[in-house]
Amino acid sequence: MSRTDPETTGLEHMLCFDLYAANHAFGRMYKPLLEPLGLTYPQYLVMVTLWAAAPLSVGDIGQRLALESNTLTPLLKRLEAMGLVQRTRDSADERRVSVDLTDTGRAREAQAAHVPGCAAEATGLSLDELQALHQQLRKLRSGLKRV
Amino acid sequence: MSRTDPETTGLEHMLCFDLYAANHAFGRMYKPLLEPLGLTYPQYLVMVTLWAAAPLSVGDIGQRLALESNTLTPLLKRLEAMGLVQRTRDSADERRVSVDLTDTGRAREAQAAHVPGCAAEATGLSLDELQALHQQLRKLRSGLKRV
DNA sequence: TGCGACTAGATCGTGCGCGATATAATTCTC
DNA sequence: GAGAATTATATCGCGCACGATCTAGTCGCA
Repeated sequence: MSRTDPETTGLEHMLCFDLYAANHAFGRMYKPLLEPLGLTYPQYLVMVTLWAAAPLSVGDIGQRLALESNTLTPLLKRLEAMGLVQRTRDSADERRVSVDLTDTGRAREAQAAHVPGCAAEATGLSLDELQALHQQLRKLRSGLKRV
Repeated sequence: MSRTDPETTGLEHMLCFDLYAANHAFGRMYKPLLEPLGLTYPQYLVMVTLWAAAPLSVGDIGQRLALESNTLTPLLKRLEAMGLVQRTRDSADERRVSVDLTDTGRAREAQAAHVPGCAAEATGLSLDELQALHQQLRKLRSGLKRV
């Protein structure tokens, strides 16, 4: 397929602008919700991951969020300094670092319970629209994986 | 509308993960395309903006990309150091800085002509799907503006 | 004319993202 | 079972993002 016609390239520009801006707008929208919890947006995503399935290795978390150790290591150390998680070398495989929630970290989940609802509300989209967008983005991401 | 039911909050989690991951995946996909041009993804977005409507003030660019001077000033200085743009104080209003393309900067547009098509191709989505996603994201962003 | 409010950019500090590289533990292979 | 290849995490450097703050230029209004 030829993708060099003006229509496509224009649309592609729009799309990359939109995705870029939408992601940042999402982050900004979350900020006031997360501030009381003392978490940044990426830190929150890591905590959500851990609330769902702790303990996880650094690599496990990275795989779920498409992040690498060079991003996660400092972030996890900050979470550890806050007393929310604990990092311990896996005794079975000393290369691995197991990340688990502390009691304080687990307790944060209840304090964050209202966040997803508020965020969904703030998008101004209906359930159907959220679902559609979810599908589109999953498809986009799975397409991009090929590259 | 109550947005505290598990279904919505779960979906909202998925959405914020997807948007986060899709944006990064987009950036990673662009990287090899932009490397020959010597541009990062945000730098490319600024150049696209300028190719469309140079000269623009720092604020104009910021408005189009939802970025502020604290992000743009260093980025534009790097583009200037590369010889792609020129920053000059607006003589009519000395508070403003007018950013214009140099001949080198203008010439980069032709060298980047293949990028949008390649990117659209890499998404693996059809034209209709790209269009739908574009609409969804625009709606999301306009909804988020209320916050 | 002069003072206060406002605006456009710049600067600073912190926290991601990520390519490149380093280190240490494990596994593979002969 | 010793050395090579692989794997998991850490470190380093650079470039965004963005809140907070600063400076300088402009405007409003008596």
